[in-house]
Amino acid sequence: MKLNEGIEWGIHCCGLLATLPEGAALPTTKLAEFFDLPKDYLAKHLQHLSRAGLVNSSRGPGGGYSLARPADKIRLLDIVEAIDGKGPSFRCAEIRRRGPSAVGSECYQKDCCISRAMLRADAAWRQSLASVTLATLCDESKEDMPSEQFQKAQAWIEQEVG
Amino acid sequence: MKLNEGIEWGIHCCGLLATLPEGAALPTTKLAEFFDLPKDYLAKHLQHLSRAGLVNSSRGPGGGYSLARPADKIRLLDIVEAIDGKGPSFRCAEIRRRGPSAVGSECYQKDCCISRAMLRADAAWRQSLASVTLATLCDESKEDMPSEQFQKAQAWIEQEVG
DNA sequence: GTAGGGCTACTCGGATAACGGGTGTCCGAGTCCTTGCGG
DNA sequence: CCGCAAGGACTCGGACACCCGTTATCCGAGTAGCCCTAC
Repeated sequence: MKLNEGIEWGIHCCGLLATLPEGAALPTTKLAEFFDLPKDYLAKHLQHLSRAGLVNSSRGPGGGYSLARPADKIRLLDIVEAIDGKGPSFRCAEIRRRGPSAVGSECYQKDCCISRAMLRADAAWRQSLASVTLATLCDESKEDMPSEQFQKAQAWIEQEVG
Repeated sequence: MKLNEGIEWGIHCCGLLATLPEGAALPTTKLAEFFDLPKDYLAKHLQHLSRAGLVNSSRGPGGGYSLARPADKIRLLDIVEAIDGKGPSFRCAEIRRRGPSAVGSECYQKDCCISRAMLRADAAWRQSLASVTLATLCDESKEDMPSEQFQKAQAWIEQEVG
């Protein structure tokens, strides 16, 4: 049960894209530079976000990534699922159907209760992630962030986009 | 975000141990046989349960594993954490402190808001798992299980333990 | 001077290697029971 | 007949290989803007 680190990268990148002026885009190179991340590997994750429809991509000079919809319409869950996949964390192998006490599979009406419990937990996790939007995150971030960093970031964006 | 399959094995094994008569134990060999699992690899997970103090182990002939405390005092979370480790699923790499907009680390008072959101989700997951006890699980299991299987399982236990 | 075409630079996207942790297996450590021997 | 000790069988526990998925990297596909040329 370990989330891959690309998730953190993806969320941060979305957060940065959310602060961009309307119509502007940021290429992988710049995003990687801003967070000091390996460009090529970051590209892979951005690709996932693009395929999931969370960001738009445009090629060629001046191209890059931009949010596909307003930040308050993007849930944290969307980003996590885009990068990590939508499959549930627990996959029941139905081992109760094996071994000496097993009976014909037509006898098993319901999912095994263990599976159900694990899936409930999984749902709670997703529910929690779904309740947070990218917009919320950005607002919180502004409050938490040292003001000096906020200014530096703003200046950087200004320079890159403007 | 994928749980290793040993978790399912561990839970099922605990469930089986819970149905044993007081004082009885079941060795790895028998547990593996009951669920048709690779004995040696299962042993590894049982070892984790043992180290976590969820089950008692006794060596020698007639030895094996038994629950260390009543089934209603064992939470699903305990089993999951014993096998999967206690570390949170999300580990913040603090990438906000890197790149051109970073400022001195003494400026960062609070955890980054992304980390907090992920950790909240993680807590919700654990909360859900903590609300289920092994005893609850066993009761549910009895209801769900085909009656024929229940009888077969009882007979098997009778034979092995008795 | 202007319009059109080609070219270059820049960007994304998928295909391809390298590493690490989960997966699977083995052998040694420890314990209990059995059995044989001596009193 | 009873008690003790040695041996064997059984079990757990940790140490050792293997393999798939995450991590990391590369190169081709596509696009926009620019420049050069021709009219």
